[in-house]
Amino acid sequence: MSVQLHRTIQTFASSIIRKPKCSLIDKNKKLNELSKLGQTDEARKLFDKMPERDEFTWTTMVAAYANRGRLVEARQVFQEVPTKSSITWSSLICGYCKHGFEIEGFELFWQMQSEGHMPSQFTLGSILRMCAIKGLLSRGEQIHGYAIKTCFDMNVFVMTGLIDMYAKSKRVLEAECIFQIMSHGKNHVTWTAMINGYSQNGDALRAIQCFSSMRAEGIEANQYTFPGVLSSCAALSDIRFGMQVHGCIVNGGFEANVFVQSSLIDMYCKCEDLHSAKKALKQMEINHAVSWNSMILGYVRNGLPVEALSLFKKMHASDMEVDEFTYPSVLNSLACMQDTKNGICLHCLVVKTGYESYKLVSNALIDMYAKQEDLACAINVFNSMVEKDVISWTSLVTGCAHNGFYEEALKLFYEMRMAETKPDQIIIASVLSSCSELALLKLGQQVHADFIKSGLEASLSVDNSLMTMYANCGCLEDAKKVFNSMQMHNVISWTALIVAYAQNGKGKESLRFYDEMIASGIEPDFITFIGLLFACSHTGLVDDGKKYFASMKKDYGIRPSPDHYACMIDLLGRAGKIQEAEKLVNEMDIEPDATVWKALLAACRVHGNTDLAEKASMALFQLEPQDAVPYVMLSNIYSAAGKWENAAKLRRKMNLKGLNKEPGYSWIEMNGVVHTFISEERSHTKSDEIYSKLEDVIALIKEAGYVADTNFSLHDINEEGRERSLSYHSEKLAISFGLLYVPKGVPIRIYKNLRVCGDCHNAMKFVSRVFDRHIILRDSNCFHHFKEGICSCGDYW
DNA sequence: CTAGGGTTAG
Repeated sequence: MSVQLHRTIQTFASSIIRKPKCSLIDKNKKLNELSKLGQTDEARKLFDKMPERDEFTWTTMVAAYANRGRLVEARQVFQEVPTKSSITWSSLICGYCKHGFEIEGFELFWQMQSEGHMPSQFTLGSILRMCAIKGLLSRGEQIHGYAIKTCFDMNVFVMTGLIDMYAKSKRVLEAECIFQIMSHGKNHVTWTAMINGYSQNGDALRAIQCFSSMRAEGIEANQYTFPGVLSSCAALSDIRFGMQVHGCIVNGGFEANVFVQSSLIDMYCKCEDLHSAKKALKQMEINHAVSWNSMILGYVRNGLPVEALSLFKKMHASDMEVDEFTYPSVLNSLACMQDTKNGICLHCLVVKTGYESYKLVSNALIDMYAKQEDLACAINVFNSMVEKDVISWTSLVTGCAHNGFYEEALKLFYEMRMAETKPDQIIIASVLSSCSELALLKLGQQVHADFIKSGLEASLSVDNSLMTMYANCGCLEDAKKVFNSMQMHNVISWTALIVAYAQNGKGKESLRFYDEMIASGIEPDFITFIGLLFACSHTGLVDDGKKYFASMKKDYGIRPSPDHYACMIDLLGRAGKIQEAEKLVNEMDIEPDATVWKALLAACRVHGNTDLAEKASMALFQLEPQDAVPYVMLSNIYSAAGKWENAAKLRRKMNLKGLNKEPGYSWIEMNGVVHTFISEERSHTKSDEIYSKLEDVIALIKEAGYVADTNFSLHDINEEGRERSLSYHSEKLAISFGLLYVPKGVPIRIYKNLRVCGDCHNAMKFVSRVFDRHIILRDSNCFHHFKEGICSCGDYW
């Protein structure tokens, strides 16, 4: 038979055998196409017109409705299906699962079995996917059990679904277990599920290792694999691996995928390579909001708010789609720039475009206004929110604290707890630092307890703030306990410990901790050195101080700031090396600021150097003309030197300028009530009792050898009057109250807003011995632990 | 009827 003839017969044969069937196949094909395109109503029209329908026709129509979420219609068609198969059931179930209808999905799953149809890998796959997305762990476990019973536990589809379900439910170990059981037969989707499982559960290193193994086994990655790998590179700041992945992406031809592109941009931004990120953004053919969002956020995070704003302007001008992720980054950049004008403009735009109702956006608005110190606006946005979350509260709480309204911050936290919003680590850390600022030990302990009860995981920032809170309340032991309980310490933890010991009069321990810190491989930062210099200064370790001061620049490249200089001047001043302190000020390679001059002035006070004091004061009068402190200090130095006339003249000048000294006051917290005392004041309800107790106290300590030091009296009056005013200092009123009302054996905790006066300091030492009490006095500079006539500060403060 | 994905505020 010739070839020609053979072909003719074949064509003829197929024309008679297949022709009628072909039209059904073609129509089914068309129906499926319309369904995939989402043209469900067109599909229905075609379906209705079809004179002949087979199983595929019916199933496609059910799926067309089910996939678009039109489940009522899907079920109607389903019920009309003449002969249902496992596939028909799966199509319907898949629709319910895709749209999150958990109850209906499971009902149909059991129903199909009772009607004699075996679920397939597709049925289980759909249900597992729903469990994964909705985090239905126990439902997923049920399916896992079912899969084992029905021998589906060797099926790649089902196993992959299980891995994804466990990983999305934060059960990485279970996911890993299934992954390892599947020694062979893992496909690229299985690998991708595992990689993303690691990456989404914060195990970036394993994600990357898994990706490497995948490639080693010769499995090709695709557009679904790369984003997870790239975000892991970003989390580890591993730009070298990231660039290799970029190479794979180019090789595989996946560059054009928007998901891949945006994760590339994000990776480069997080690795601080803005140049490469920008290049990736430029190469995009279609501009996609997510990629632009990543780039804008990258600019903000890398401290380039101006670039972030200009990118947003471009985005806005080009009619690009802007979403709820765009605004927070831009608002954040305006917060960084303190750009209040554009802040308001952007707020207007948010309102105009209807994005105010997005929590993400409103929270960013609160944060921006708070950072721009416009608490009223922040509160306005907060109050306008229908549904607040913990971040809304945190933004406001931190905003208050940032503006120095610590009490308001604490009240807000209380309100939040009353509203039964669960706290998280960040708000706890923020609230603890407000407790710390106000030295509210009881409240701080309650927040600590609240945190433990919450069952939240420990976090570095919470532990670090707990340490600071306890240290700031004079509870050194508790601060150390927290430190010891921590699994990891960063430079902030160590610095907190160093500062805690330094301000509580244990500077030598601070220096020991510094050595331990270095030994553990953690590098100090500029705050660590402030702690160290503070420790040296309060312990009188001049040589060590000089050594650290030199080391910070030499060994760690940290340029001393005015604060470091101030510590050094303080250190030299206390040690009586006034000339050296003056020399250091003159040698500074930066302009000395007010803190530096104040340190010098304080040094002059201790050593009665009026000439240098005048010089320092002059500088301060220039730098901070509205500050009363230098006037008071200089006047005190004059008084101490017996130069009453100069002192009086200065006081008059101060009054003429309308400057008022911050009044000194002391307080004691008892049973949640703060008892405040002001020198010579009698507003306390137990005032009579307190003053009469004070008479007894003075008499008793005098017997033990206390002599009033009238140098600390500021009044230009006779000796007896000066002594009298001295005995009514706020610290002394507070200690009398403490002796009356704080039970024996419990430390008396006194707080003072200014530095403790020298005479009061001396008196406290006697009180601690005569009355056998532990007195903890926190002044504006450090803690004084008085015990058995000795103070922990070693009389340096 | 076919599993898997990026940006996420303090």
